[in-house]
Amino acid sequence: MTVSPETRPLVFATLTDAVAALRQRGLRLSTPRRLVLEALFVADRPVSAEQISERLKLDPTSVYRNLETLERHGLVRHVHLGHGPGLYALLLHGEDEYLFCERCGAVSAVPAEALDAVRERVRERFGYEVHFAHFAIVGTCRTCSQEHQP
Amino acid sequence: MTVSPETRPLVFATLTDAVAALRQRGLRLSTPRRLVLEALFVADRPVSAEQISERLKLDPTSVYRNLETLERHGLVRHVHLGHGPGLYALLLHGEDEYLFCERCGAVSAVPAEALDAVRERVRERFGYEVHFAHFAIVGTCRTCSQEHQP
DNA sequence: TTTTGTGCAAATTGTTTGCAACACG
DNA sequence: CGTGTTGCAAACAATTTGCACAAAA
Repeated sequence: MTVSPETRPLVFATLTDAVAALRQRGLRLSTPRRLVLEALFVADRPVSAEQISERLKLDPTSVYRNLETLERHGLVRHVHLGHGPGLYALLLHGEDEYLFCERCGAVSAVPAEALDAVRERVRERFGYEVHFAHFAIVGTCRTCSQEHQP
Repeated sequence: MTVSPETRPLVFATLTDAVAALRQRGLRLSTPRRLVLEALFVADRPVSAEQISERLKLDPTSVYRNLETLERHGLVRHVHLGHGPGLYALLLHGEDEYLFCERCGAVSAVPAEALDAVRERVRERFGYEVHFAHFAIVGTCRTCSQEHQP
């Protein structure tokens, strides 16, 4: 079942809240901004500004500025999975944290609470209140770890 | 008690091993390379290539290349504490991992084993074999956390 | 019709590459 | 002496800034 481009219910269904939030803060919903939001919405993993600007044929500047604005207003965040550009994701469903496999490139988003026990350990041991938000937790995923065990 | 610049026992005492390792691999100990090693040795926290090149009045290119070479040969590593340039440290006393306070900028180096329990938790829960080596563990240190509690 | 946001150009930061001259071993 | 290393220039990647014009509200 194909949906006409004018409708795109999936996208607009949940972006509505985001857009409302924008408007309340005096931000406008320009075409580029809407496109950026949609691109983030349909992405299944964090994406770079350049990926967005290429796919949408938008000026990178505009993409960067939009991402920055959206981030400043709490709708978007960025992470670093490894080297390379910052990667952006929507912040609609609560704050995820990322596990990144440096061998196969797998990215697992996990809800922040899933790492509470880990954070608790670090707090006990070192007194640090950890935020895994900005940097991914880097390592090798189960599959890749096993491949190199034998 | 001041030590004459020709002696510098502290620096050369432990760098000797590193230098020996270099020689065995056919690497030379040029003046810039020795200076870079010394700069890393006396640094009390990871430093950027630019900091090194400025302080030593060396060409940044040379510093970057030396750091890369030394890293490739296991004498040096780099970390990211937050945004900004990569930061380099000697790898003489085993692999430290870093806790970085994003509020006050404090950097705590802890021996990798100190985080074994944390790694264990992540392994259990997500199957990931974590390396905190490349990205620091970012958060707020005890002091800064308490300041914002009341 | 007033801001806010856009696109283009150019600057900035961090880092890498090419190459002729240099110097460690 | 010969190859690893240097310094300089230039390229490169990621991002930011300045500014006149366009377009949301």
